[in-house]
Amino acid sequence: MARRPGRPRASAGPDTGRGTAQDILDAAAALFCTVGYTSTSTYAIAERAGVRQASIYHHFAGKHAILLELLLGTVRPSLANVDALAGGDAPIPARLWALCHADVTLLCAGRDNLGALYLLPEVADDRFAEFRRLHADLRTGYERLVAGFPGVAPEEAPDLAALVLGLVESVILLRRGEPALRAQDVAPRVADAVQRILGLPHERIAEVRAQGLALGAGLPASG
Amino acid sequence: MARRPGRPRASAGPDTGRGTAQDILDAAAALFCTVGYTSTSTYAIAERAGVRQASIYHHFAGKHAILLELLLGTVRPSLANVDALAGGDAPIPARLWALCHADVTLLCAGRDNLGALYLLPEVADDRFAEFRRLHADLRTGYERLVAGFPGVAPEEAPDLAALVLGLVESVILLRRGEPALRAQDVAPRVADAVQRILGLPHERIAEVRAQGLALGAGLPASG
DNA sequence: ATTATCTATAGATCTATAGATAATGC
DNA sequence: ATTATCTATAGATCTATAGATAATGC
Repeated sequence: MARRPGRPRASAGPDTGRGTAQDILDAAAALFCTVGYTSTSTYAIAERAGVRQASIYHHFAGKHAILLELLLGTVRPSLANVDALAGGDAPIPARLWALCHADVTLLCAGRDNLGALYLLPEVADDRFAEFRRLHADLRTGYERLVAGFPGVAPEEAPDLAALVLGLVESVILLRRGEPALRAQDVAPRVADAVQRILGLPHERIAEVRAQGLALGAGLPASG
Repeated sequence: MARRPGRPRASAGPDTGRGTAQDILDAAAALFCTVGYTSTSTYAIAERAGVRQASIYHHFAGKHAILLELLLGTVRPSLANVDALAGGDAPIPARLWALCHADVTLLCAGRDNLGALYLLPEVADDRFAEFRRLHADLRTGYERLVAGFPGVAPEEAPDLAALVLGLVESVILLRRGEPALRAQDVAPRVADAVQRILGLPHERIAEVRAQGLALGAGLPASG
């Protein structure tokens, strides 16, 4: 394993082999999710990443660039699922079931509760506008499916879609209170609850769930 | 109107008549909800409250004491509703409907989105443990009602209660994205959705809603 | 005398930049 | 020569305290 150019790190610590930029992202993720953005100093990030504070600026334009990259990393996989489920001839309820299940699974995945980044008040800052745009696209994806749901009146669709997305994202707070939360437990439950909110009769839930699970197997994040 | 003792304020500004401590709480509420806790300086709070930065410390032990008081002020009215609905002989679905409706109404009330304080990562700090205890009591109140809901299996109750509370609290994010959100629009919708999640048949919703509204009229926050 | 405010500031941060240093690559 | 790191630090905060000041109350 040939070493890369550049002065060696001062602190020992085992090489993660993932590169310094990734080490910094990992360190910042853990801290931003638990302590918050402003409360996390660049010094703390660097210490956890195994480099000196100033070395961060060789890889990122500033603290904000780290948070932006983390935020984009959470919303992009969700949007890929929305796109994958936009086409096809599967019935709407099954597609919505699959989308909710996939998003909850994403929110439960990974070492850190990255969804919690979305709750940070600093995300309202202009520097994170790109993330907010993508998140609005995600909302639109949910609205389209809800509007096409059998029995949903067009004028009710936006409000119901907001409830649906709210239920999905409530998993973020659930996981904050229960770090060991498992996707396999909570994802089907949330996806089922969404169907009930939209008025799907009980006797049809099992059918939609089976279709949704089949659809989910073909999604980018699971393939 | 006899003035109170003490040196007059340096900045002009109209007297709110609510007292300086309340002025500070109001100013901090607006800033903590939008900008966050750590990002809000005591200087910014003081400026908005119409006093000098150091004057804050005459009324509060520190910045943390301001946030704690605001947090307690949000959870106490909710707990009062839980207590009021714990007794009585009304059916469980109606009581749960009333509780959800009342909590969503509280989350929509007031000039600031105070519920957003609950999302701040700093709330995990030891200094805010009392708030977290009270919030856990609120969760227990929901769990009791969900466990008694007809058709809910005992082993499912905790997970379902988590979904229910998640749906109610998702109103915080809803309001963040839509500041003009009105309780009269969203509260009945959320309360209805909770009933559907717990499996109440469609044809019985109107009945439960009527009972729930009647119960809600007797709650502390609305009386 | 008591109270509520003010001015001034110590001490502790924290971010980002400047410039040196120690590797690899040619 | 290029790259990635380091050390050192300027400049900008921000919190909380010390002590002065200007009211009311007795």
